[in-house]
Amino acid sequence: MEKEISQAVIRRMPRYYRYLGELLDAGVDRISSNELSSRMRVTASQIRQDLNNFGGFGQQGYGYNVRYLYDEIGKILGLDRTHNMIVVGVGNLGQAIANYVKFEKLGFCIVGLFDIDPSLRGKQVRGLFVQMLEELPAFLEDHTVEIAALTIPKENAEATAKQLQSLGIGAIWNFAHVDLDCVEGLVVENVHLSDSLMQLSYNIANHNDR
Amino acid sequence: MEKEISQAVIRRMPRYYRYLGELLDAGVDRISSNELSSRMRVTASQIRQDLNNFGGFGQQGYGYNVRYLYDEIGKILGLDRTHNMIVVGVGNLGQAIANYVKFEKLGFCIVGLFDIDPSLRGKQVRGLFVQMLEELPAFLEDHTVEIAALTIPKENAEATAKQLQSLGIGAIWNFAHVDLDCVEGLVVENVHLSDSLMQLSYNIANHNDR
DNA sequence: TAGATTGTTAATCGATTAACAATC
DNA sequence: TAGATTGTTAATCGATTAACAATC
Repeated sequence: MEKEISQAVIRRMPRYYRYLGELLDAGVDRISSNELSSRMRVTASQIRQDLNNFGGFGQQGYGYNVRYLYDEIGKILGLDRTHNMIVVGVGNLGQAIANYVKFEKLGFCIVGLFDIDPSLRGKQVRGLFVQMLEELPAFLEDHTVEIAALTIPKENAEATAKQLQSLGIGAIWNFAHVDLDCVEGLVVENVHLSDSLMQLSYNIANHNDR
Repeated sequence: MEKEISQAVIRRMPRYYRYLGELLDAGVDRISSNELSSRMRVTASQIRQDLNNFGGFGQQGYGYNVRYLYDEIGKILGLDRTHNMIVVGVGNLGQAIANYVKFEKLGFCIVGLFDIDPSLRGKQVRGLFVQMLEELPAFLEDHTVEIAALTIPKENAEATAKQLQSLGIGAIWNFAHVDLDCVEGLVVENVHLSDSLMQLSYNIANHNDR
């Protein structure tokens, strides 16, 4: 790929995708960067800049075809194919993720649930039985898994991440309250809920929205 | 307040807080920006710049006292006091949040659970009974609530947010898959899980970690 | 005091916005 | 063709990094 695209841009792509999806549902079939900009409260310049990192999806004098742009952004984000995912750590949060239908619609397919707590063995969540983490290697012999949602306490997170990586799972959706950046070569996306809550708390005290 | 502090800085504060907490647990009682920088993989310059937005917490020739800095950042983030929170939408995610002990430790105290689904009425989660959203006004007569965690489908999110605001709840921790920026004066922190997953998906395909 | 390390100013880098020529 | 709106270059703004004087 020619030029590395910044995470600032990538972070905005799902938002474009969402707004375009809504336009699609509303039956709108074309939109200018200007109108999209006023709906999304970003500048039209930014929209055009962002999109042009990936290609010219619009047409002068016309704007953007909503369906086409929606699909193209979907492709950019890898939503044109299925991603198998397992949940490691079947506590409350792990179960919530396993039950979240939305992800499935986007192509993120939960194919297994794993934990180390023997008392969870055989528990069923949304049609899947909880398996022991030690069964994962066998499981991977006849399942392809791309992503592991890591919903375990921080104490075991790093060791578990390394273990998952050694089994060939290269991407971690990390809910544990630690950074996993010490694990080389792993693609990690952090969701630090308590960080988010603290940021909210700061903004309450200082009355700043973004 | 003299100068508005950017959200880029605010977003990093919880991370500092976390690393300092770990140092504290490890019995370290002082640290230089330089050593912290190599642990956290950010520049020492950035650490000093970030902290100096809020005041001079260090001492030349010595560095930072871990305990002191930890406490000060805690104050900045509003962790020196309790924040009452309700959960609106007691599905899987709402229940997971209600059960998450960590938040309590940080001073975010869940005092009520609300939903509009009558079949959930009386259901008990972590010692709290689910109440109907229409009971909220009465509930607020003898409870102070600062934050609402909004874990409901996107269709009702905006209307519900407005309703909460009219009842005096000024801060929303928003898990619904819409932006609530149309609601003026509300402090909103978004946790868009599917956005996060899409970003992960992009980074898998393009093998970039951050 | 000498050494270490901060707080802070200045320099650089990157991201956002503005402007406009290209073109549908 | 004239009008609209993109793609893209240039200008601005803000955030990060480097440097160093202040000072413990």
